[in-house]
Amino acid sequence: MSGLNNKQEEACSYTEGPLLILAGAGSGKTRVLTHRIAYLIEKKSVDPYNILAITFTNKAAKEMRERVDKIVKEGSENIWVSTFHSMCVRILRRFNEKMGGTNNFTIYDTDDQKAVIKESLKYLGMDEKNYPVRAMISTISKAKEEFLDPTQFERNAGSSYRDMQVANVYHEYQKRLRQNNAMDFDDLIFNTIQLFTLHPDVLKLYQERFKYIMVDEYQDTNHTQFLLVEMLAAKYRNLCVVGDDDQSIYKFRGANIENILSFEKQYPDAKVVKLEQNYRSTANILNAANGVIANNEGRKDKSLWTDNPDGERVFFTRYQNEYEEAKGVTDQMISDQMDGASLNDMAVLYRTNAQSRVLEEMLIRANIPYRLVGGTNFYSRKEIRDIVGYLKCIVNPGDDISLERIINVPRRGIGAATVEKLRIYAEDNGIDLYDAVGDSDMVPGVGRAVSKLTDFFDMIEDFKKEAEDPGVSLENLYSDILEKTGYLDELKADTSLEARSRIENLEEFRSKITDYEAGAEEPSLAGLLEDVALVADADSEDDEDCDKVTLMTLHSAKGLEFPYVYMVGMEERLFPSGMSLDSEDPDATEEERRLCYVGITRAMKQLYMSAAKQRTLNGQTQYPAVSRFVKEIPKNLIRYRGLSMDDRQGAYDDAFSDYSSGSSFSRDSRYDFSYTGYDSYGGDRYSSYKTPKPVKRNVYTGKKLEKPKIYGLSKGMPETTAINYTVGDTVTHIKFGKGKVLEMIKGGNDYEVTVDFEKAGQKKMFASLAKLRKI
DNA sequence: GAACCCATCATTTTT
DNA sequence: TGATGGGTTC
Repeated sequence: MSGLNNKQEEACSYTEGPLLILAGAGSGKTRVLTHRIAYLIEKKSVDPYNILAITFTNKAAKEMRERVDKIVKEGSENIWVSTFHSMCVRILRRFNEKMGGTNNFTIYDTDDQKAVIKESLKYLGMDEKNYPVRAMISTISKAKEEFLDPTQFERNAGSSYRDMQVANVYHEYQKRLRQNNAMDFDDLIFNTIQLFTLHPDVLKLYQERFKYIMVDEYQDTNHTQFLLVEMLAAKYRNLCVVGDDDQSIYKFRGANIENILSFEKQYPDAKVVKLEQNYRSTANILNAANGVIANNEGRKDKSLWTDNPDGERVFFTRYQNEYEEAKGVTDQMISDQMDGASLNDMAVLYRTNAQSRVLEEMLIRANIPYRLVGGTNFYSRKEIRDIVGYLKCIVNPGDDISLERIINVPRRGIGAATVEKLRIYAEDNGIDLYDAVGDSDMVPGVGRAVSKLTDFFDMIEDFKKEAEDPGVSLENLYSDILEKTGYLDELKADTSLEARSRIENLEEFRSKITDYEAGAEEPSLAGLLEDVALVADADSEDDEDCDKVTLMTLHSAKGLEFPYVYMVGMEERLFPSGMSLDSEDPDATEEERRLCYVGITRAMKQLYMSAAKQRTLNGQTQYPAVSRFVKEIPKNLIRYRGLSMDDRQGAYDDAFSDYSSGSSFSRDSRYDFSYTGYDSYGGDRYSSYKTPKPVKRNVYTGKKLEKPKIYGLSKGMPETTAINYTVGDTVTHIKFGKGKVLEMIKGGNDYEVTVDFEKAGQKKMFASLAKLRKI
């Protein structure tokens, strides 16, 4: 085989039976996987149809697909290259009816989940304060990852009151998902296992199909993914998993490192191939990484080596504060650029997203273009979610969550009170909310809103017809939605930058739709929504040809490589994170160390590390010690570079000393010293560091430009209800129920009314808005 | 209905 | 520090 080393070749040609490939960072893992597929097809005459390759991210799947297509001549399109989730969707779309569901189910993302959890808590009368939505989502997700359904979870809860309450939420949550004909991400995998369990014939079908299975990033699999793979591979046992236990950094989201550590126990006849030659980094960088990771216990025994030249040492600089640090990074970038490096070759890696702000400010000031990876997801922008809400309603009329999102967006006079009545009606009659909208003339108390509801219903019905009409493209449907709902008009009427950027985003979404229509085999609205749900990274490839520095978290950097890497914020309690240090789980810090290992091994040519002596973290000034990970790098591989040139304490010792070593900061002479030395920077520049100019940010790259503007106010002036009550009367309120009027104060042309409600307690409100009724 | 004020609370992220 | 959510005020 061309261009492969012995180990790589061994991994490619061992095709029958279980195989574990321990692939160190930069050891040519993807290369091996693609060559292995080619080997199966060309040398072993395996039908491409019988091959399944599973990855974690769409990006990885896409990359693998491209590389496989390039290397496999015929039939490569028949190979399943897929993420766990999209594989399961594909299976469920086909067989969900066997489970009593339908194939047009909706996939709920985290925001949808939040809405369902909120409803469930409300329904159960539970307080969000004691049971935070986020915690509920994560607990339920963990349960599903362990393949526990609500009943099993409840059983495990035992006598813990809290767990029993959570079990109730889990029950309610699932009930609502079912009613909405929706599944969350975990359900996709969970339900596929369930399908396979209850319908062995279906499992058999896929076992026969996937005679050769490969799983990438196996160290990131959770328990259900493990089960799924095990089931699929049970018949032919041609299972090849690839991973690196040292790069397991996703425990917090359920990854179970045991899956890879105990693969040999699970498959005693497994062959193990270790890829230990690194082709990516200089020897110094690689050995620095080895030095750090050696401090972890319970690893698979392996040692990465390289034939590459030693290269420069790792540079470490300790700056006075985060602004100095950012300045130092940009200065270094400019200097590297003058030496011929391109900005595309550089990446700044940090532990937390919050760290990007200072860096961005400094890059803007230095006029260095950058791309920010991560941050706000394209599909979580309000305008996109709104339109996607329409699309979801059109495909799946059972999706109450989406319907409620858009029923009054843009405002069309269908208020919360009306929706509440519809909801009650729907619940009483066991129908979907959407059906209740269609029946609105039958719903008690709706009154004037009926015509608005009918209009809305007719509009959605028209959209449905369009969606089913093969003559109407998805793009046409999209345009119609933007126009007929009035959504676009409302945005156009608003001249703010915010509105303009929203329109841009909607245009961006349009091009996603046309891309999808052009690229998909059988484009459909359901398929589009699937892409939206599962292909979260709306990666704008278009700017790949611009020369830009990359900014991202260490997590996002996994799988990537850059000639020049900057690891910033190498400080105790930032990296490793304070949370991991405080955790009772000893593996938490080890996971941070693995993250550091991942970071270091991203660098090909030169690695810069830095820390700040003083940093504002969560609004508090900290004086962090240098990260233990820096100290774990063998001394001969790291080079300390002094602070700013005017700092006379440029000793190695100073770079590592901790302010916290003294009982009081002020007793540490270096503390005062650093401030006098600091002033010598020259007032002008320095003050601009201290109070960075507010940076207007593009909504597309993340944060807000200005306060959102008010949309038209004229619609639906509040109908004034005559005030027919006075102090001492009993009144009812739409939300708070019955209460007694305690006080009425005239304010302007309105009354401020204080009411003591039976359930809700005392409230102050304005008579014109509260619409209190005397009883 | 929406601006405004205050309290609270802070990893990592893909699907 | 800053984003976010809930409650108050107009």
